[in-house]
Amino acid sequence: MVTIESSIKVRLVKIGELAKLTGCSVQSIRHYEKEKLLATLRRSDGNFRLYDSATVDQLKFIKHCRSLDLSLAEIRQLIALNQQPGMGCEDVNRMVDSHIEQVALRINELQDLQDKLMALRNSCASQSTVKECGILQTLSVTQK
Amino acid sequence: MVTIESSIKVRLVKIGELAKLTGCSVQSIRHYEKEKLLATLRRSDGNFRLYDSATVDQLKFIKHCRSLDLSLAEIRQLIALNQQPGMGCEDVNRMVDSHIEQVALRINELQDLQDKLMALRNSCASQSTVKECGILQTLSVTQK
DNA sequence: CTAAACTCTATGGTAACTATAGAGTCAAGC
DNA sequence: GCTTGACTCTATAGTTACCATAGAGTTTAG
Ligand SMILES: [Zn+2]
Ligand SMILES: [Zn+2]
Ligand SMILES: [Zn+2]
Ligand SMILES: [Zn+2]
Repeated sequence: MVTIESSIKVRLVKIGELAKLTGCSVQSIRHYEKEKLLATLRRSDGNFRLYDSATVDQLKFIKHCRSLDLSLAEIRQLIALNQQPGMGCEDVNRMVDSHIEQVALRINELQDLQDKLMALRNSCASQSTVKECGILQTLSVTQK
Repeated sequence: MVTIESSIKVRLVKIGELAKLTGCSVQSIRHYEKEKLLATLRRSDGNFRLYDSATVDQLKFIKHCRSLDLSLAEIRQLIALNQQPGMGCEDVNRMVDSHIEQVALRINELQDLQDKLMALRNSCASQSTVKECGILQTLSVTQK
């Protein structure tokens, strides 16, 4: 923790404390900075990154978005949109809708995969040898 | 297509035809070779890779495994096992079981994610401004 | 004989980080 | 003042299974 002189005293934290406050790793934070999702406003004399409480909130926002599997590019867009308070939010809705669709597609793909894997698993009589293993035989046959 | 003299005549194909025969890309094939999943038995005088029909089958096996989302490392294991015909196939079963489990886990994760995304989507009254967008507000609030 | 089509190796890129290495900074205790 | 440990810095390599490209050489059909 560092306090600096200015018209108002501000509590600044170093990257390790920011990581603890948000549950992000130190490397992620530096990564987000490189990707322009998070700015480092200030550096200490020894070149350490210093953050204020607004940055803590921004990073929590990013983390929340990541927990929903939004990409860094999408989060960057949301941040930019957030800075245009007067605009309509259709782009936000579209992004979420498209995300929901992607996830639904992926779930279907995985469900198909699951069915195939179960069928494959059933092709082996449990106590078998490699030579007679139904799984390996099935895998050797060209599908469809 | 190339035919060579030997005790038996063998039909050999170059990488482009192997790709067509199996539906794999040329780069994938070279990648599998680098990863030791597929050997190139022969080269032409001009250093082109030449493959026989056994290799076509091996590549089809690999492709079948990949369509089930087995990793290259796992496929490498299966190939090694295949060369021990007398051994029991428990390892094969274990691999498939563990795969099924992973996929089930991932499906559950995605289902949770889907629920969260739907809830998020519902927090926006469609014709809103960025400033009042329920989605952006929700994302700004620390979760849990 | 030449041009198109093919192949070769090597390299860089993808996504969102994690994990090092090697060097510098800072805080506390003696 | 000095040392020690904890922290931070930048830069780089690795993860996965490829795809894309560059620049060069090979093959084949006309
Ligand atoms: Zn998305
Ligand atoms: Zn079996
Ligand atoms: Zn697996
Ligand atoms: Zn909205």
